[in-house]
Amino acid sequence: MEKKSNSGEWEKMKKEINELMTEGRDYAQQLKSQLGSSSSQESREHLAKKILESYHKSLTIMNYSGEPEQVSPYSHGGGSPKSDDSDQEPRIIKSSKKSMPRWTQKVSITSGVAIDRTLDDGFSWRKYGQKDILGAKFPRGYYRCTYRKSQGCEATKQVQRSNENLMLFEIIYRGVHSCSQAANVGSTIPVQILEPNQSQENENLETVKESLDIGHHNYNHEAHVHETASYPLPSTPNLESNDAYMLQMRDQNIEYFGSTSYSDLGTNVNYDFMASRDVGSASHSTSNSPSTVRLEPPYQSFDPNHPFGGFGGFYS
DNA sequence: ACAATTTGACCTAG
DNA sequence: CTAGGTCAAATTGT
Repeated sequence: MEKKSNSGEWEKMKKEINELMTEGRDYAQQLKSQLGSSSSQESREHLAKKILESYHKSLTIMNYSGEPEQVSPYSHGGGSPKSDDSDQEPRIIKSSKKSMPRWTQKVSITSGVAIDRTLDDGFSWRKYGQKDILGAKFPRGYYRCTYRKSQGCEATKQVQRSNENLMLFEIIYRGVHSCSQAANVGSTIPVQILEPNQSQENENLETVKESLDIGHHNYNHEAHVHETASYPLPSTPNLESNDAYMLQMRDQNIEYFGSTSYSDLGTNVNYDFMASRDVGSASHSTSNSPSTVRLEPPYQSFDPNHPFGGFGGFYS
């Protein structure tokens, strides 16, 4: 009777480790898919770092037992609230919605580059809901994989636009793609940072977030956030008017950011910390201008893409 | 006509 | 009770 009172914690640890390993695997997949492509070395380095991080954390958890601060990573079930999370069987990775990995992607849109190639990831999303978030000026869009019914892909994503920065979009991905499209891409994760389980109670979430945004991304000492997506919208003064409209289209495009080749996207890697239900203040994510504003050689041109009234080809 | 989207209602957790 | 998340019927676009 020395140490056996932590059965619950052990369960948590198992879960955490499982998630971490899954994330690491995803990262590895990304890295693998990028090896063949002409991706920036920084990106690969970043991925490698993330992989190592996942492993490191997993090992740390395994070697350390005594963190009572671990809260369930999925505070708010959301998805299916009916089934309780009874972790009974140590089965191998069950398709539990709660165990779904989550990662946040921040996308900054800037004029200069076109996301033509980037937006063609091959992932199809279907909007299934929209909700007004407290404190958030703009509604949050809920999307699911189009193949959810066909192939049972449970991947979902949420798109939330910043209150102030219309060019800042926070896309939260949940779950992994199990559809053929995912297989095509090879990596379910776009290009962002997966979120371990340490997203517990971050008192200063916002602070941490912003800090990470500007000065905490010291992963690549040489990477100057070259990834900046640009959109043909900054030219419009009255974004707020059409923002709602554009937002939708935007998210559609943004979702495709990263995946195959994210040579030119404005994705700001940020550690995502579940905002829990604390929207009251979290909504104030003033992602001031991150140093991501980078004008890359204009591959195509943001002209052809007219989101105002007629998206390039989508709207006739 | 089909499929995706829209919008409101409903549900559950905190 | 409130807020977030999902469902489902209605609508719209192609």
